[in-house]
Amino acid sequence: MADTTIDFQEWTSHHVRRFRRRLLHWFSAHRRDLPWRKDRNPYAIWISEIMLQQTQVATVIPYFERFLARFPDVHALAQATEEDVLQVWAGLGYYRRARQLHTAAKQLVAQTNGRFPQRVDQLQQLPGIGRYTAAAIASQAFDVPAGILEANTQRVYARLLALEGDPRRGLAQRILWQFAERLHAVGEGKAGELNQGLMELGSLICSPTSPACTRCPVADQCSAQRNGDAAAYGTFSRRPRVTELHHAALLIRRGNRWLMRQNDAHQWWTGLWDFPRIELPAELATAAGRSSPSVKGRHQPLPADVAAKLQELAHASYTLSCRPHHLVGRLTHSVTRFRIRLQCIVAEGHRIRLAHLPGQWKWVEPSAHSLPFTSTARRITQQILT
DNA sequence: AAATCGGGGAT
DNA sequence: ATCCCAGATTT
Repeated sequence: MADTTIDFQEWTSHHVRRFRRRLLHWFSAHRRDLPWRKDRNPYAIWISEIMLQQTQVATVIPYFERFLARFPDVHALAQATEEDVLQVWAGLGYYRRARQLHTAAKQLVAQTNGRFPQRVDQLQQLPGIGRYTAAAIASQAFDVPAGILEANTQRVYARLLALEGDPRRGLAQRILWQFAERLHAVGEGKAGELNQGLMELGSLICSPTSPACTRCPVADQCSAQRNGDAAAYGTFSRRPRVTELHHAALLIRRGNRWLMRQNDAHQWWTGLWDFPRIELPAELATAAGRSSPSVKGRHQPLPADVAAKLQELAHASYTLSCRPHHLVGRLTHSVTRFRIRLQCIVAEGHRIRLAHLPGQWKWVEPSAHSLPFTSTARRITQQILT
């Protein structure tokens, strides 16, 4: 590696040992009873780590339980269809994770009969596994002494070192990865416990805005704490501004089924099913909702000019012939830096032939979602179509 | 280095 | 309302 090595001054072997000893002791008393901590099954640890990418523990738990029940081992996952996998994943977000998980499972079965490699560099070859996830799996499943750096440990290390600035920026990342490895360099084993303890500390004690330094087992080894204000370190610089978008979902019924389409590879929610959506120009967005404020359960007729414009847009986007006529609800949701205001509009379909529409379309019963629905499609079926 | 990719918990 | 979350990958 071309990086210059940083000596971390006070972090001598002795200092690291003391830190590890106290952290491991604290962790043994405070570790949460999380479902992926029942044993050291690399498959379960792998699934949990992928689900936990940019996703909070509380959100992951029910998805993890359902996923393991449905796909108990790597062979079951490899044999599933991608749609099966997405169906269990639906609602969790970042759907590329699910597709890559499925691809990796098939690779593992084909290449090693489903056995997991133990080395970080080997794990990192698998799709969806980067440096953090490879180190997390190797350390937790096999006690490989590999440092980790993620949301919790970025903050914890930055505070231990009193590192100024955004811990995600380039130079800081190099320093923090080196520090992560330094904590494993004393050769005392328990790599998995150490890494989980570090994250648990970041989650339970060393929180973003109000770190509980009085309860911290390693406070006296923390430079930020000694400087008097731990919360001043390890924080992020401002995020990009939120951009507001306006979409319309067209709700088109035939009998007790509704027209839905599958998002393709160059769209949001790739592979998931949703009602056909149209992006609305700003002037139309305000016009569509101008009739009156939203009243729950009340259907509002669309102004004629708005209905005509929506009809045009539906045809331009999908060659879909329909006559939009009522606004039946509004939802707001977000995709990364966008906030989408979604108007749900019932339309009358006109001689719709699925085979003539671009991409994958189906008439779907909303109650029986065996298909992977987007979260908004689920909300629409539950709140608006009932 | 910056942009992309979701959805919800916590404050 | 806003910030943030056991990141990886592409541009």
